[in-house]
Amino acid sequence: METGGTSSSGEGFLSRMALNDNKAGMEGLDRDKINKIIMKSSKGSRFYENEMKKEQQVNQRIERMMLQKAHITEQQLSKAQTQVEKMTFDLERVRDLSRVIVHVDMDAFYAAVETRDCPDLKDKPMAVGSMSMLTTSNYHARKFGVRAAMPGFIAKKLCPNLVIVPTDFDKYRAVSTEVQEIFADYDPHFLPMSLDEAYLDISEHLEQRRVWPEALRTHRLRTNDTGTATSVSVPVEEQGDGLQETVEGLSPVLFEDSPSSSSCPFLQDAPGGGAGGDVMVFGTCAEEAVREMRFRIEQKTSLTASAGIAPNMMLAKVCSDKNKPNGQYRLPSNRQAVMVFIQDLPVRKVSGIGNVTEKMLGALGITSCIHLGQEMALLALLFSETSWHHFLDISLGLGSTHIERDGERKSMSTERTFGEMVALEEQCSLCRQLCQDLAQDLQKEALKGKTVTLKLKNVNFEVKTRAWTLPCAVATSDELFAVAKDLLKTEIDNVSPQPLRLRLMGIRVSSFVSADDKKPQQKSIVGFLQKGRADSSSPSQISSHKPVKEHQPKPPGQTQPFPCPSLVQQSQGQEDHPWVPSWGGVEVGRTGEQQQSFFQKARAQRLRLQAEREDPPEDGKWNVLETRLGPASSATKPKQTQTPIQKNPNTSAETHFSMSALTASDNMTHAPTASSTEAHVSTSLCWSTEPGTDSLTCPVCFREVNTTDLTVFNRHVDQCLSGVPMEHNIHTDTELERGSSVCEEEVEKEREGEIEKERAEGERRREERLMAKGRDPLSRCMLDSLGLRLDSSAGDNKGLLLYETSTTNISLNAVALNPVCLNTCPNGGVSIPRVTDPNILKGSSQSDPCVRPLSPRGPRPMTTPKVESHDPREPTLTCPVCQVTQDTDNLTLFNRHVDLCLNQEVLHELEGLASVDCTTHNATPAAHKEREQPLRRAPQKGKSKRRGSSPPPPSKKVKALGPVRNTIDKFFR
DNA sequence: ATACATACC
DNA sequence: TACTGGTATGTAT
Repeated sequence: METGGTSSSGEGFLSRMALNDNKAGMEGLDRDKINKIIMKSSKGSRFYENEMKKEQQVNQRIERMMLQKAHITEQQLSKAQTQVEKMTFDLERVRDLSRVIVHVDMDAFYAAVETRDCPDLKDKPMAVGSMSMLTTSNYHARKFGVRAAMPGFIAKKLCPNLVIVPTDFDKYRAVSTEVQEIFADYDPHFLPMSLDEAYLDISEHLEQRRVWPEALRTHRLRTNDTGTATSVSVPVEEQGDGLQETVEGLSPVLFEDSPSSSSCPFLQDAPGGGAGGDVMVFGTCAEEAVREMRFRIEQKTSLTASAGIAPNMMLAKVCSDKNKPNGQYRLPSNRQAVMVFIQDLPVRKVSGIGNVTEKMLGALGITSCIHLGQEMALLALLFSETSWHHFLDISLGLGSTHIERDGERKSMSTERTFGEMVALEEQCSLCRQLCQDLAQDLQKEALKGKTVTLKLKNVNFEVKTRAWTLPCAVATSDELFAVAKDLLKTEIDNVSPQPLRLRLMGIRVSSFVSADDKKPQQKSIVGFLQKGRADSSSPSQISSHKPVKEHQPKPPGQTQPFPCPSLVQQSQGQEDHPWVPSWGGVEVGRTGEQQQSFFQKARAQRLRLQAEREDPPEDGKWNVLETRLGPASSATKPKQTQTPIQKNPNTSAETHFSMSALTASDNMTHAPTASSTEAHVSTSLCWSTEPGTDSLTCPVCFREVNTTDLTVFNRHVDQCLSGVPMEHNIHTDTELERGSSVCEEEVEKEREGEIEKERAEGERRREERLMAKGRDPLSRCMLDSLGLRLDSSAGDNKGLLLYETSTTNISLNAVALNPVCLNTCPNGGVSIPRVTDPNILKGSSQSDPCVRPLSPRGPRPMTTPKVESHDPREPTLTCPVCQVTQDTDNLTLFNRHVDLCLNQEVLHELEGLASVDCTTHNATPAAHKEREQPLRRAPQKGKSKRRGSSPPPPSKKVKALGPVRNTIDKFFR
């Protein structure tokens, strides 16, 4: 397919806007006249102005380059020259001329299809597209300068009689399929580049073809209505690999008259005789094979194709353009022929060298490939390694010699252009719509990605992209929207009170989880241990984290309500009020699943598995958790709803606990990846989404520490590690599950009042503990049962290290009971961040009136469903695992019981773990934007990831606890 | 990692 | 009136 682009036409014109006449069908046009019209149509427009701006940027870039060039010394140059020569030598040594690569390109494909189906168009200038944009033009239209990527209204000015036909991709796809069926006969592994072009490696085909009987090379002509042959071909015999290029024997004029007008002088006496009559017999050489292929394409589709035959893809591509349309060109497979071919080849003809590169090279006096070779040392000094290596390849006529089918796709996106859009509601609902569309596309390919990118183009054609990477992959509309809306909101806030004046919006998903990541062994037990995981199809409360440093309240007046009409049908129907879009807020509405504790779910799962025992998972692999410990995870929360303590300007460390991060009803956190191994609890922590709080979830006790200050948090962890019970500063997830009927403020007050007392008590106990015994942070029993070992020998600075000690097919990540604070170590293990400054053992604690005495020993999620019906302070202890009330108030005894129970539970579940959705535990970008200065986001430095947090809606807790669907099956499938 | 630019069809 | 949409990759920070 022809593409847009322009060749620099110099003087006064924007080179990027001027006519590009270096494509087929554009020769000998009145360029000046055409350019005048183009300019006249464009000048003064926003588009033009933006093009102007871009052009200037390119010019500046060139200036910088020239400046750089001026400072290059002879010495540098000769050194570079040496390097170039060495590299050239190496490349030359491995030059592969053995393959026969073909690039086939349908001629003016869309236009040709339309013309075929509507013969009236045959002699008219026509183009496919709209007044806004053309995708192709036929050769009549090209004479007027009308070409692909030109807006229709300008094309109309160039050619008032131009017929514009709307695109019909379904039709083109169908034709494309027909053509590709033919390709497959010559190379079953052909590589389609688009609907209308493909690369083939016909080396094998030629091998076989050499011994083919004539019958296999004989093709019958389809006849048209008048009974005459519809096409011709000129069979020629194999030619040696001489220097002489071989040229298509037919005039391109044929193309204009295709498909019906020509007759074939060789019809009756094709070489070898054939079957006589309307048949064509083709030879055995590469050109004959390609000619045959093109012949068959034309017979089958009435469309013509052009082709290039060369020893590599780069050359084949150039060759296919050489005798277009309806022609082919073969570049012999010998080095000299290649080098001769390359010499005069304009660099712009090479795929990969576009407008800008052409211009930059042009500034260096490089216009054709021979110059490229001559100036390689200079290029090596002025361009990046990848760039000049590419240039070197080109200058040597090198290219890829094996056709590889596309690997896995790397991104998927959807975008839409529209008339100026200003209304927030419109923007919001469009965003949602795009997410829905994209989610649908993702679903078709069963893809999930971790990075969501929002693309915006304003009415001045300025493009902006904003991306957010989540700890684990997402795919559903709501998941995408949760991120996209926050990204969008940030942009809106950034220009507030002005509205965004958009002309385009797009959403992209990338960072797809690899096939491996989808495999059970990569699944994390963490997800399984999550008390509640949101239904992936339900809106996710996403929160994000960010460096504490940036943890400042957002300047007032920056947030504004963002009405978002839910124009699109809510598949989940979880939004109570379609007009309350939760910008920067959280989507709530949890499923019953989410309200369940891990134990409840585990139980349900086990029961389910027992019921399905006759239908066990196939390969016996763990079939468990989708949840994976992603990078930089965590959840944050918004600034708007800070607790009184958080408002303390002197510390960002305050907080309260909640299990929300673990309960997944809101979000969940994930272990940081190796990138965050350095620290303690880096920013990859879990921010509670609890309204009014920022909290982190302790990996040891699983409780949320109501702080955002890592030092404080680390101290808490340290305390836990050393066995000091942290009874303060906590409220269990039970509270969340139950729904706190206590007013947040009251809770806060009560907590504040107890802080000092608690702190003193905590310190005292900590000291006791430290004296009394070493660390026993995690349940060794449990780790053992998982085939893992706890290594505390890593040294004080490194904290604890977990590593695999058996062949258990669980990734180490899976062991992190609470992924939040675990760092992935280079060896694949995870370490528990350790506090380095134990001095800060105070102030971070707040008591929670709802808290129940907890085990001093650690890694037990103290989630006890039954507690819901209890007074929180009710001393009777119910095992969260077996749900049996323990007849003791002795925590040590109780914890021992739970430990045993838990280990059994885990072992049980590991036999039939099901996947768990982690998507709702991701952090959204919302918040950090909330907190940051509205205008610009500070670039992230170092390992500290900026992460934001989403302000949860005030009613979040309540909503989260509302009636919900039970979607266990979904999670555990 | 993010943002933006370039390139291709 | 009106200047695309989808994917990959390079460059710069």
